[in-house]
Amino acid sequence: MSEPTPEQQQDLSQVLEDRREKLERIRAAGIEPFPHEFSGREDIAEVRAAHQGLAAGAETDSRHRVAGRIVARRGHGRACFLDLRDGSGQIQLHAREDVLGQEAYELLVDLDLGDIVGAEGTAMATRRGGELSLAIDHWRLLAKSLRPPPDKFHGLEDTETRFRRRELDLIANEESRRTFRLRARTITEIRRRLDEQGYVEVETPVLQPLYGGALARPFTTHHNALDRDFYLRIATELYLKRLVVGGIDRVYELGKDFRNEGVSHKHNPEFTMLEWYEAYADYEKTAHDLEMLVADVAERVLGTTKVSRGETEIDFAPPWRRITLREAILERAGIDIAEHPTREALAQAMGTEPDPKEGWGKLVDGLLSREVEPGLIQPTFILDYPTELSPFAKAHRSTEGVVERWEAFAGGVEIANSFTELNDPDEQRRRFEQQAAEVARGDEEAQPFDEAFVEALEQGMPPTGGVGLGIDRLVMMFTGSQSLREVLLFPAMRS
RNA sequence: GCCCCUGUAGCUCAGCUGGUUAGAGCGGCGGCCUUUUAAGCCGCGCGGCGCGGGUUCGAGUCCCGCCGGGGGCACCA
Repeated sequence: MSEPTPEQQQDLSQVLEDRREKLERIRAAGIEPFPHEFSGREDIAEVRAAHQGLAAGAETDSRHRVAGRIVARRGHGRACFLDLRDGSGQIQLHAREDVLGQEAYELLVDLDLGDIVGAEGTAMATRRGGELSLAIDHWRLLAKSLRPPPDKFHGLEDTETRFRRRELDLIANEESRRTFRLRARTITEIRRRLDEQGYVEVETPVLQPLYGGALARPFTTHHNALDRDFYLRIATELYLKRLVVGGIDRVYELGKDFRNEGVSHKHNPEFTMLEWYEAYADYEKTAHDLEMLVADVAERVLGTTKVSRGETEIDFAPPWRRITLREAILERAGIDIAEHPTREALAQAMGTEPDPKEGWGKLVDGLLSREVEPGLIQPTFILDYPTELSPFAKAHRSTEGVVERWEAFAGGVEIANSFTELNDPDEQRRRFEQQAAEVARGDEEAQPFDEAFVEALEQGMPPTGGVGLGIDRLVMMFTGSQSLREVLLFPAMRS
């Protein structure tokens, strides 16, 4: 959307003029349109719960005090109905001139959709529809709305407005309100579960002198007083493992990571990641823990482990399918990567020219993301990745050339990543050197050498299993959303 | 960065192969209506079609450029 011209500003103000005029009328009547508080109110959901099943036509003398936004109005001359909504729910108000008095009634009728009011009255159920309502005898303006709300029936559908002005989306669309409540409950349940299992929640630096823990390009920023560049973290991994070295045997962090890469239906430059580490565990234990965690949280939040997303239904009930990366690629692409152990051989098998920037591991990664990943609808663990793609994972205990690592997929999207953590400091040092070779090849996502991390490993880290779980993507699955933007309140947009 | 689609009143949309002062519903404004619920009835467009050029007697309607949005490619969790 381009900047409005002065003419458009003029037109816009015409639309808003009525509301401004009403504001002035209200002030002229000696009423403060933006008072400071409205105490003693109940959540609308509580009022509804208190009168569930009230018979049509019934009137009670049960008094309630509520507040919220007026979302609809139906006038009947000397009486009217208002739909009032707060954060917990919606209720109908019934207002009568003979009860409120002419002055208060006319001010009420003069309100606009979107205005925020407080009201008090008795519970009743309407004759015809039996709808629970409050027959109000007092009301008060709590905040004047100076801009018109979205269409009360069609809601707000324009994606640009929905994402840029999420408050309007939340006002207009129950679906969005549900999505973000579900997101919050998902995070709450995850945290509760980890806390109950004795995990310690920590906060490690977002601003890092050196980035690491994932293969991704970072955002760079500058600290003025120190006159040096910092990176926004791309992962919490290395700091969390240092805490395992420090003796926090079960540790987790839930927070934002930042990756300086493209935006898509499954990528946002900042996203919420959960990482947890458990000392003395390996990647088989973490796989079991993840499927139990996701299934348990789904059960608590959704009441089921089954979610429908588009045409498909995804069932998170454990155990999830487990297949090695080699078998998965063989199954989907008909190429046995073990038989093509060099980048030249593999590129030939794939029928492509090897990009000089891509090593063997990158080619394997390409096969995985293009040929395998889109087909992984039901929850699946892909096991045992090439070493060069996994600089922080321990070599497989029995298979040559791969590490003990899995990625979990659902709905054709990667939702989690885990390994038996590499705790041999000398091997870690060699892996960093291998990454340096990738950098020399032109790979901008390879790991920089982190001396402090290697020194921590030299201190001695127990055998450890670690997991990274993409919260946004998990919520995307739980809500059946096709795009990450549906589960991010304010997704990244251009400009 | 590339390709395709798209941008009309506050909101949701319609505008046929270019042709009289651009339409509908919701919302708004005025009037009627004391249990309605997408309340109803009567009256009033409150926008000049994302922006800038161009073609044409004449352009939301065609062409070019720019901006925003969506999808795909590439990249990635």
